[in-house]
Amino acid sequence: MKLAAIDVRQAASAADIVYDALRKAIIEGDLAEGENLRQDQIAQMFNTSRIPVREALSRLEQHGLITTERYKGAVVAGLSMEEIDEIFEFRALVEAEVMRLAVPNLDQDTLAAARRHCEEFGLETDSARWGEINRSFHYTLYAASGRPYYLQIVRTSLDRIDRYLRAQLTLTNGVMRADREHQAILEACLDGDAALASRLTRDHVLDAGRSLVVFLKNQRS
Amino acid sequence: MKLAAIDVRQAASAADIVYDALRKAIIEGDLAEGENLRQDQIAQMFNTSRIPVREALSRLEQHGLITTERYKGAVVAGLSMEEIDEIFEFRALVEAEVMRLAVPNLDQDTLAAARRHCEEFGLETDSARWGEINRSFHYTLYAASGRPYYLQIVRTSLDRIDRYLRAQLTLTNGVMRADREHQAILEACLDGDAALASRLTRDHVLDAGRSLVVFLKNQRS
DNA sequence: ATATTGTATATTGGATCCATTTTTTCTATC
DNA sequence: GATAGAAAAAATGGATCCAATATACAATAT
Repeated sequence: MKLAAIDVRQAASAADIVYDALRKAIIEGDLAEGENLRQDQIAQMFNTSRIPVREALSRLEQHGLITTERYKGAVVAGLSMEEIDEIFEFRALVEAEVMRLAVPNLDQDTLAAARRHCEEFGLETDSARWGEINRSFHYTLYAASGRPYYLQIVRTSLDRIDRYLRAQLTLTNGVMRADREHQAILEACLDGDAALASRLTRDHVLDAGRSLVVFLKNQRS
Repeated sequence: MKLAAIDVRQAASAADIVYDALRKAIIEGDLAEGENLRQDQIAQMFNTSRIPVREALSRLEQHGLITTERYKGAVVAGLSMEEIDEIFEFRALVEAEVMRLAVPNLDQDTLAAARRHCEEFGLETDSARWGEINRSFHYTLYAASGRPYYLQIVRTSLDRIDRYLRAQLTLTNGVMRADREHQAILEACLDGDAALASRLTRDHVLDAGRSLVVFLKNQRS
């Protein structure tokens, strides 16, 4: 007898599904800052009970994406200017280091993939996809560092500020600048210049942070 | 009318209590790596139902302290040598930066508190308290950096490896060395030398990591 | 005797129900 | 008409109950 091996992988739990969906919605800005998240309402949306919803909300709170208060419920977390500043500064530190560690390990396939993401980013006109392509470009390079823990931290840090970044990229012409910076980083990687790639990554993140703070100050005032 | 301001703080939820207790037990090594955590059993220990226990376990999993599998339950997570190495390398990066940022903001009170923790560390003989005092010493200095997000990350990173460190400090004579390094860091802080304090912090963490890896290799072989 | 199959038990994920507290609405009074 | 207070509605945290699955063990066939 011969059967094709089918991967009967564990179906994701309801809590996982709800968590992923809410995380995505918050990151992409579909759920606005300060918006109320009702357990009942979310449970109905996913055709489930409030138990897995509560677990999902608890995880989101751990990652700082929402805040909850007893008997009051959950709201999408907002960030102060200081917090945004701090997160960008932190990302610059960690991502520059990850980039530096990655360069010696970059192979042709990885570089080719990064180049594709880079070109795709420049051509993309759908603002909703910029964020995703941006992540793909950087993560493709970062993955070569062989530092999964660093990457996990970078992911949660980026999660916190991604929706602000997307709003800014959409409403300003930051994409052009980001595209140029991406190309410069890619060039440094192709040259195997770890120090330069690291420095450019640092500047790239810090630039984005500065632009965002300016943007938000105008917007919020 | 004059009333004493009473802090009517929200009573911690059952899930918070269970989470804190389990986190502490894992960090301090009271729950051994690989140990099974049964929801029923934990719920009985805390005189509650399995619902808050599940929420606590979910949070612990998010922080990497346990792993769970459907229908199988939760076990205290173990770390490979590579993971331990990576976490120490990461801590060295972040804590060195936090230390550097903290030095210009250190005032007399903070320095005095740090000195007390430092002396306490050297005098303490109860191995179970070393970990706690060690954290207090470093956090007292780090707090002056005014970087709460960095500190939160440092905390979760330290959580992951703290029980290994405690085991090593207890079974070897690492305390003496750590004590000397603490004193050197404190000296640099008193001199206001941010670069030196940062470098010493980095070396302190990396040294601890190296000692721990050697210790674990001997122990596990 | 050993390998395989069926069954009982243990354990988890989720649904439903209850208690507590907040928020809103309605009413009575000024 | 405005305001204070009471009642109702809404929302959360937790307890209990149910369904699905894994593990352990007994029964059976070869």
